[in-house]
Amino acid sequence: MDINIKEVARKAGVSIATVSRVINGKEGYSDLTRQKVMRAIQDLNYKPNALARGLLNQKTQTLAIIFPQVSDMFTGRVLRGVEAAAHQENFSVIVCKTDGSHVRTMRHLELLAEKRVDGIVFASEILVKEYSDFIQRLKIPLVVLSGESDDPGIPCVRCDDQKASFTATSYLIGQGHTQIGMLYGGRKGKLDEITRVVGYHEALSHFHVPFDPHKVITSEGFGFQEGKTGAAQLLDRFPNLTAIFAASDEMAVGVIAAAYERGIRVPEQLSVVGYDDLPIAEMTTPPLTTIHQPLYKMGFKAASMLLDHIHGREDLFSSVVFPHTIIERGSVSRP
Amino acid sequence: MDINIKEVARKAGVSIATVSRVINGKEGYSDLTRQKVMRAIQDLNYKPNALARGLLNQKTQTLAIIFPQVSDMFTGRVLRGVEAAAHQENFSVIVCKTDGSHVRTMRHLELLAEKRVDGIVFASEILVKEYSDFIQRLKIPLVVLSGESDDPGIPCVRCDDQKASFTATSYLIGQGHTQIGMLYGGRKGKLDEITRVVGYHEALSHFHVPFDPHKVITSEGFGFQEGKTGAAQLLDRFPNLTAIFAASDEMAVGVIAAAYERGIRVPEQLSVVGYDDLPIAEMTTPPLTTIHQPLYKMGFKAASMLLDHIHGREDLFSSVVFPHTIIERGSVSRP
DNA sequence: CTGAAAGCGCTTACAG
DNA sequence: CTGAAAGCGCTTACAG
Repeated sequence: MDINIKEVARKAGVSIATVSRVINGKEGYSDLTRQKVMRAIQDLNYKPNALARGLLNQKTQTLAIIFPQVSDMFTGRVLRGVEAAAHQENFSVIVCKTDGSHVRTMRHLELLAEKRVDGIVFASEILVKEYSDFIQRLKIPLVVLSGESDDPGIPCVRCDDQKASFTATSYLIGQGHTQIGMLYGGRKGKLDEITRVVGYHEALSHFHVPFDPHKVITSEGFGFQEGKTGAAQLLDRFPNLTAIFAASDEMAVGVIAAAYERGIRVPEQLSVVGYDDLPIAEMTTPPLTTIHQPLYKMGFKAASMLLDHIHGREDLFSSVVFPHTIIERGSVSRP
Repeated sequence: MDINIKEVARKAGVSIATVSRVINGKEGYSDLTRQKVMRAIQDLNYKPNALARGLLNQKTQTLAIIFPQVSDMFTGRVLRGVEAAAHQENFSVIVCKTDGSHVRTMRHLELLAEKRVDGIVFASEILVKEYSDFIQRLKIPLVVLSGESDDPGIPCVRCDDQKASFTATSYLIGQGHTQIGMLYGGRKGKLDEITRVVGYHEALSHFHVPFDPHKVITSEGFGFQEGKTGAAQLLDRFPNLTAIFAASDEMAVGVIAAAYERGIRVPEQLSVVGYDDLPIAEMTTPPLTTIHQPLYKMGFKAASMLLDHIHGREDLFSSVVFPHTIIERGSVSRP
């Protein structure tokens, strides 16, 4: 990694300014010159130094994505979308995992600031004021993905959780269910502040099915274990339950496991609806009926918004809400 | 992002050299000076520019990981390990997805070269000569993870696939199985060139169980669908099969799904052993008995090797082989 | 304990 | 069509 533009210039018998012009496809040299330069670059295996270049034009061609310890599968999809959009324009993407820790988040932010990344996707964690203030003081473009933000002025890419929950619950009711439990796994709070629970509640009300807060169980995370434990509780408390709506696919898989352990057949005796439509949703037996969140597209969109802004193609302030759909597979039947 | 070391120096009433010393914790300034500088940094919200710094000392504090379109879960674990090791030393990690495409791989390599990353983890794809040549001409430290390399001189982190397959197959034989099928999903080739198949074969021979090449099915990928399709073929061809060893957990889940569709009960009528020990292995019904590959640790180790080399703590040439273990869960019973 | 100056590898007016 | 020179924001001998 030792040869630089000077050596290329010497070898080609031109000035470094000319080499630079050729590399960047600018105007102002003869065809012969171009050929000489190109050959020298080839011969020396020269790669322009992005650091030097970045220092000049204050651009790094780099995006960062920040996320907590989320489900691998969830993260994976979003990351793919971000990477795809970035790669299309020859941007690199730096990944930062925070484990939900404040300290780690700030440390990452500090590092990204020093590295002068061109944009940040903040994914599926709560964007507290300290973070957004930090980022905005640095004037780094920011998009929040699928998380909650304390600041409505920050552009955001997400699904309408409330509507999606409404859809899932209504679907179950449409199949004839009235004894429907719900499992949720995010930050604790009053039930009427959790959008997914609100959507569930609304659907029940809309169809005149009584709402029982005890049929909603919230736990720390969205994982398999939480789903399994939650379902066990629900099933013990309400033996006549015929359906459970889980707020993530992993939780839904946990429900299936809990049912299996109790000898309860899915879907004959218990219907299950998940949320996310991750790869596992197709792998369970029976395959999972679930709410599809277009995670790849959302990641792609978030990165595109950043890129559009960086290249001055578009301003960055509007949020975008992606439509959800319900994917019918095999985990729901009539009660 | 407009304030630089000069402004800090002016504000603190010192030279930029002194500011630099304070920032980098070098010697040579009074306590009073230090305080003045620190205050100026605070007040101005100054963040040193890593590009300028990198340009000087030829270091970017950045690692890259390159992988193809692999299973999300597989990738996720490795990535976590790499990220954890990197973050510990304040390194960032750039992710590059190649989709297994040669063009994309070269484009990524080109970008990484220009960005002057300090090291590269090449994960779970075949490192063809063109790639390794490219990287070595650039003198970027390289570690191959869990992939095959055409060049034995390149440091590598992996599991002993052959032994692991031997373990899995022996385990099944130990449980009393003799009719054992195998599913594999990597690059095509003669059976005796695929290490996992060789391990399977060895175990059979070792216990005097006849080997039938028709009981081994290889397909393009390691995914759920390939497992399901492969298992269907196997089950149709050999109705008296009592066990299947799948070369990935996703394939094993596919086996369970295929069995379920045919009304074959797992493990009562068919035992299944997987490979990887991904999160899904715990989520299936029944939970999957599988070979545990310490993917997180492997990712961590690969990054650590790079870091040790970068910091001159250790040379980079030895490969490391991680031990595998078999995790007994519920998908195997006696025939 | 501190500062002036060179230099890392580029790009970009400016002058010709 | 081409080159000399300034400058991006730092670090690091060197001199005091």
